Formats: sequence, structure tokens, C-alpha cells
Amino acid sequence: MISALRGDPVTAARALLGRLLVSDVDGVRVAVRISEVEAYGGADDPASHAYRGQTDRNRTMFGPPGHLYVYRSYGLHWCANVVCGAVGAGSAVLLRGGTPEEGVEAMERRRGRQDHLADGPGRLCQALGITGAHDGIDVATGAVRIEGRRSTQGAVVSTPRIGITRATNRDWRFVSTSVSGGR
DNA sequence: ATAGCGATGTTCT
DNA sequence: GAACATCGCTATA
Repeated sequence: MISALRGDPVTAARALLGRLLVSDVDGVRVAVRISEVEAYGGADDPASHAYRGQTDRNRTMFGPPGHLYVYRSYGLHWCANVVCGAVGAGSAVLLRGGTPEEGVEAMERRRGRQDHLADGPGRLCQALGITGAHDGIDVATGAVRIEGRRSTQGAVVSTPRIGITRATNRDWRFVSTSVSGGR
């Protein structure tokens, strides 16, 4: 497992930026380079799903690091996180965007269009075929994996997190500028 | 380029 | 009942 995933969510988020996110769903291999992430804490972070403690939805967040936490957003979209920190911490990194590297045709088919394939948490999950069925899987060995090393080229910008109303003062969104796919 | 809005399930007050 | 870690379409500029 990526050792930084045992650490705090900001460290884990920066460690995931620039890595290859691969899905093997329905017999198709699809890969994107992670270009945008957000860090979420546990009981210390009012914007986190884990802030109010464990529920049926977020129980994966409280499990071991390196597993995928998938939830439904606004009743329509799937969003995926990589759990980090110690068991019980409830912290995770939201995967918000990536640039297509492999399986572009499969992504276009799943998305039903040829632009905006994986720039946004819901779009990324749709492009990779990630659904609630993948909640809890191990990102080292499962159908959705992080592969290889981080490509460290380019600068990283941090900004407030998107679409939240609490703890908006924390610059816990990280975007790599050299690669497109952020915003 | 930006603004408004509908869709829709789970969680929270 | 309201809010929500979103998205895509439509309208106006």
C-alpha cells in the first residue's frame, strides 16, 4: 500500500495527486492520471461525512486505509474516495478529477459524450464505471486500483473545497496545474 | 462566460 | 421538511 495513506488526509491527498487510477470493470481497462483531489478529516472536520460518527453510508471511512469509499451524491451520481489514516479516524481523499490515459473510447461510451470525461467527481466515477458495488474494495488489489508511481512534474495549487458549506476556510483541495482536467 | 434550475436518494433537523 | 462533497441543459450576454 502507498505508505502516505496511513497519514493525515492532506498528506495522503498530495500523495495521490499525479498517480494513475485504473479501473477494470466489465472487462475493460480504463486509466486516468489523478489531477484533482480533496482532503477530508474525521471528527475534526465539519465538512466530512465522518464528522458526526459512523453510519451505514460512511462505515468504509472508518475502516483500514487504502480502501475505496463510494457514496451516492445528490441521489444521482457516484463519488469515490480513498480512505486514509488509522482505523477509526474516518478520514479520506475525494477523487475529483483525472486526465484520460487509457480506454478513452470506453469512457466516451460510458459518459455519452467526448468532452468532460473525468473532470468532476461524478464524471470520473461514471467514466471509470465506479458504482456503490465498489464501496470497500482494496485499492491495491481490487477492480479499481492505484498503480505505479506519482508523476511529480508540475506545480500543485491548493484552494478551498468545492460544494461544501462548512469549514470553507481550509485549503484542502489540490489541483495539479501542468495536467489538464482540473478547473 | 455565467446563472438558474430540475433530477433524485440518503442523512439530518 | 431541508440539506447535500453534482451534473447537464437552457437561457441570457
